[in-house]
Amino acid sequence: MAPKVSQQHVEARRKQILDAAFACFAREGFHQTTMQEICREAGLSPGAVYSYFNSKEEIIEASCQESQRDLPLFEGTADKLDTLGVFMGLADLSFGRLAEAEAEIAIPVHVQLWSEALRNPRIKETLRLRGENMRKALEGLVVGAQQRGQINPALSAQAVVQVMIGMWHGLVLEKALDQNVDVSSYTDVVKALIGGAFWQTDGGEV
Amino acid sequence: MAPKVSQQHVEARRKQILDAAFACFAREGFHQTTMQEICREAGLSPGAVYSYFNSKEEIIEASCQESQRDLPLFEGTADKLDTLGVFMGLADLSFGRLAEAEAEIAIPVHVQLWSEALRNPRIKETLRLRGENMRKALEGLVVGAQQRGQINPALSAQAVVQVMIGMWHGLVLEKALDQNVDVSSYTDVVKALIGGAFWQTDGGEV
Amino acid sequence: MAPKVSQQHVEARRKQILDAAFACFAREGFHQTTMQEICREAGLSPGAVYSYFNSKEEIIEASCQESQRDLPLFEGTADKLDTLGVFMGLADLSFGRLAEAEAEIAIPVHVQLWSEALRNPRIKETLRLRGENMRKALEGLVVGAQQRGQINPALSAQAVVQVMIGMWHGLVLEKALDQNVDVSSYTDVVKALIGGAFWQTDGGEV
Amino acid sequence: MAPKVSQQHVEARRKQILDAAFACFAREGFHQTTMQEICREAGLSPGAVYSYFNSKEEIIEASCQESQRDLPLFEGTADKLDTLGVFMGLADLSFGRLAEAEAEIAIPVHVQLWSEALRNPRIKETLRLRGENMRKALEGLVVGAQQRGQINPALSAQAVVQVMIGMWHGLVLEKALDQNVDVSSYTDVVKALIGGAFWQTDGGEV
DNA sequence: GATGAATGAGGATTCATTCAT
DNA sequence: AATGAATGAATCCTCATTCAT
Repeated sequence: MAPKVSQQHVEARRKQILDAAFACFAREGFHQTTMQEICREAGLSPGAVYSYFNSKEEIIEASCQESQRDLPLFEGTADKLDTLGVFMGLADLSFGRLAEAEAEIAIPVHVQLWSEALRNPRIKETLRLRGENMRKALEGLVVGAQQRGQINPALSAQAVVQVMIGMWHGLVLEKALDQNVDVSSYTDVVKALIGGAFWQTDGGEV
Repeated sequence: MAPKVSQQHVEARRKQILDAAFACFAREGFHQTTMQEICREAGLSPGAVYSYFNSKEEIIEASCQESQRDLPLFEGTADKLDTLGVFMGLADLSFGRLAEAEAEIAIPVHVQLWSEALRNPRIKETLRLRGENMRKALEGLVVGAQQRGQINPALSAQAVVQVMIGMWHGLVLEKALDQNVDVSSYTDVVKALIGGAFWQTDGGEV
Repeated sequence: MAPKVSQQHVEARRKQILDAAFACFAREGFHQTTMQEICREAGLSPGAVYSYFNSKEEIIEASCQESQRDLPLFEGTADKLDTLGVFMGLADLSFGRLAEAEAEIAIPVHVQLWSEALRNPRIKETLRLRGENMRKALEGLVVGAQQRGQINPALSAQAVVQVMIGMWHGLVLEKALDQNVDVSSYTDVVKALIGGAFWQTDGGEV
Repeated sequence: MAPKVSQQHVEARRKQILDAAFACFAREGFHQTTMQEICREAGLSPGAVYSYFNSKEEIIEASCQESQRDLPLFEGTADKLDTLGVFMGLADLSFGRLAEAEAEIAIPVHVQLWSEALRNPRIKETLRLRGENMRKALEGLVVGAQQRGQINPALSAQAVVQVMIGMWHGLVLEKALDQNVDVSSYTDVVKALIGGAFWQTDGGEV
């Protein structure tokens, strides 16, 4: 099948360009990065790049969708009874990601996408969609836990999820601004908060 | 004294320019905003603007320091014994800020500064300094609480503070991307987490 | 009046740019002329040029309107009884124009505008409007002459005017392609045709 | 014989390309038409097109020669005695052409060639040659008529021909800019002018 | 012969910054 | 001190042309 080869080729080239763009974006930022730089990094001419993407804007938008492949791990966990255990696992897993090597590029790009989303509705939407699955899955967990009387039912499940994601974004940001942030300590605190071991139950006058 | 008047004049003009820049930045973003737009918004000529700031970069940097006047409120709280109460008050206060009208401009600018900080060491430093006082004050509170056995001493005080600020930043971001975020529900969850009322103590098999 | 000065300045600059553009267009054609060349010819920087015209396209369009100041001479001639005399005068006058020095630039630009008009509705419209006055005035003359029985009333007045303008355009074109065209001989023939002295009335077996 | 077949093949391909180019040129103009568009229209790859023409310029030039097959009709007419009748016939014939369907493509291309000729000596020459035969034939007719005392001998035969061609070009242009031009009315006027029936011989005070 | 991906010089346009008035 | 016209380097993008397959 002729188109198959072409299709693969197109995908390969697009990936090649996006990888190059990612590297540049992480290094220089979207707006400081010139197309020439992306071309150089990708080892392609401007003409070649422009036959796979119609504009720099489109490359930025594609960069946004790139980090899509996140957490299909939530599948089927909503009915788990050991909610706390699930949360702990998730915390370890997702926060652990930030310590991985590839995160060094993904994180700064991610932070910049927040800025872009403020002006570019397409990016905002992509970002929203990206989080939607995770949000939905978490909300299922929370609601289940509330029904089982595990989590305080007075709290808005949506807000609970927002806070969780907030803690995640907070760490992403802190890691972006300071590579040396101690992810595992941060994770410990998050787990302690969630698990209720933050305050000493037998402690002082709390 | 001539210089005195001039000094006031200079300050007034700088504020005029920064206010205009803020408005533009919030509306369009740093990089979409042209100097012409800032000039128009400020009602000044480019020449005039450039006699108060040496570059657009400098205006962005100054925008960063602008939001400085944050939290002198922590002063003298470090020794308070009712740590939990202090935290709760802080949460109400700082999160409440985000619901205020002026936040509508400050929030998007803030989010953009995160991006800028990735490339501009001066902004990164300013941002760091900005948080430093708060961080120090909070750390004092946490350490004190740990010494009094209120907060789990196994946790890194620094990490505890990071998580707290993380939750704050997470909300800032969420508010930036979605004006309709329910700040008070979010605050409730944060307070519940901190206060230990997140998980039902008498609840299920947690 | 401050704006007055500015207004004059703007007009002067626009003329300066249009003159430069004209020269370039006549020499190189619209599409072979680069903005850089126009800038060089005008002695201005690209930025300056772009503060008076929004695009190259706009300069081309303005070039089209430039040659507007054509023949207000028709005013009040429509009622003249000596129609033939009027036509002869017009022929001398308008064809004579083509022999003038400034026509050397105007003619090639004009020919190119015909091509542009095929793709650019704005130029087509401007070109149409440009001819409208002349056409109207001529049509008045023709109709008057037909009513007086001077011109064959079986002919479409509109078509008569079209043929007249056609002869004019034909000469413009021929002059564009060959500077050495003998305008006055051409004029003689046109006058002979119009005046009926083309065919020998006493001649052969015509 | 291989070369023979090849020869035919080459001609077929060239025609295929020129037809495609014509269609594009008529639709978009020389400079708005990209080679890609010509390739698409021709159903060929760029590489294929470039093996039949060395450049876009060459295709434009070839387009110019394409409309060559014009007026072999003049052959042997120069000695005809009924000059007026011949002219009338020519007018009907040539102007009639403009009403034909294929003229819809040929006319706009023709008008554009006038512009191209201003810059491209090869096109100018081709255009000149194209008209040369016709001019020569017409000039023969005119000179003959002058010798027989049919046409005013005081007129330059060359100029007479120029005016005739001018009227033709004028109509071509008018048709290019306005499809709805009434060709037959125009033709009537031209014939009336030539035939002397323009001005009423018994009319007013002319 | 044909393909079409790749090339890369070149062009239109922008915008931070300057400086004569 | 203020103006705002002018600057011009830098940027995004196009498209005629080539060449490995």
